[in-house]
Amino acid sequence: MPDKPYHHGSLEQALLDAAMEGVRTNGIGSLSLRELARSVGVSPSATYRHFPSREHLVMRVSQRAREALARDLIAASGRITGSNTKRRSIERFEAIGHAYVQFAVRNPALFEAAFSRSGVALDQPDDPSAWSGLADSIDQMIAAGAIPPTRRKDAPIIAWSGVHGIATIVTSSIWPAGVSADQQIAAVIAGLTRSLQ
Amino acid sequence: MPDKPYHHGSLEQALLDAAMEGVRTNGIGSLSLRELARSVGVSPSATYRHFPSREHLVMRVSQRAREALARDLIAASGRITGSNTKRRSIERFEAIGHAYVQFAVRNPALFEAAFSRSGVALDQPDDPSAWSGLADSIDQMIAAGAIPPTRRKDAPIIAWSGVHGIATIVTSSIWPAGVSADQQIAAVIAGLTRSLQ
DNA sequence: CGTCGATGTGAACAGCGTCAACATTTCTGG
DNA sequence: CCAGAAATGTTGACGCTGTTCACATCGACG
Repeated sequence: MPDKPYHHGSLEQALLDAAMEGVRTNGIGSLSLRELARSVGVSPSATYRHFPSREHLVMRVSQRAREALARDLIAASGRITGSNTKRRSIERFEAIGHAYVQFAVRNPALFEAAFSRSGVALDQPDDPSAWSGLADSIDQMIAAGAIPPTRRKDAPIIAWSGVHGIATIVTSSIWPAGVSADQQIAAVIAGLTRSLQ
Repeated sequence: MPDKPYHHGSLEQALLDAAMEGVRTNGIGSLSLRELARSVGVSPSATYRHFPSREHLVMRVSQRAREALARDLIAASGRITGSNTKRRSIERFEAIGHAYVQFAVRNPALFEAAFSRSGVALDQPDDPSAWSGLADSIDQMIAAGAIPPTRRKDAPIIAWSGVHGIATIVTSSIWPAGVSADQQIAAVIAGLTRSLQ
């Protein structure tokens, strides 16, 4: 029965886990260091042994949210299997797009955190390999002849902008609550593949 | 010389003005009711005669930011004059898109505020007429034969998603600071008109 | 075994949003 | 015109927050 050892052992991860859950349910704005510390059974100032400030912790959560999003995209891409036909390459591209928007719809607060503006920079930048799934998907469309090779340069930012835009709009304050967005999402993604043709 | 009358006269507007300026320069997160009250020379609790809570004030600022954005779009649209040729209708459409992104780049904090998620609803909804400029522009493209009429239904959300996406991405935390985004912005907007063809 | 760095604690500070009780001004009906 | 009601502002307080500083405790290593 170790009744609360003086040292936690893995405070940093515990704080990040609790912060992820807090952001997911309460939003990024109402994330309190003290409440976080309380929830993992540690004094408020202990958090400062692992994060220089609240904002740094928030940025770590933001980074984690982006990683979670990237995992969803990779999973969606991997779900389309078989030889790389024209049709399948497009299906994969659109599956990635739908996964992107679905992540935002299912975890709006996490999605907002993932891209929120901030004044602090992270020590360690994002893993770029996580985002290569989109580029791969575009390459496969080109290889299968679904879109012309001339699109290679601009296709990533075009695709990303489209899905990011609809995702942000649908989860923002201006979207009337309770109104389904499925049709608009589908229209935007269909428009994207058309735009690359 | 009326040395500080007991009643301010137009506290609500003064607070909103100060809040707009505060958000513009310091971001939406660090907007303090007390500091606002101080800056207009009034006690902190006086703000509660005009706004039920800080969040309501923030939402009013958000609404104002959307209005400012809408004004920019209308101005950009009005800058393209002359008879409605194919070419001019496309120019107008793209001018609106560029104005949208430019607003975000020039006022990133205001743009973020305009669409930030929130738990409170406004008493008075947005003026929808302000947003009709985009719909008008699309109608003009159809009238001029620049795009087929079949696009009418989905074109607004497609266009909006595209510009909103690139605007959000370019002004978010993941965009490397100091890196110019002009090429990507242009590519996205060009892709949009292509997507509607 | 002793010491040193890493990690956690406790108390304190200023600032914050919010509220209740009270003061002052303006509006309005008899 | 004047009294009372409604609107608007102030004062003081509450609990909460992020952050810091001095101190305590632990694990590891010479």
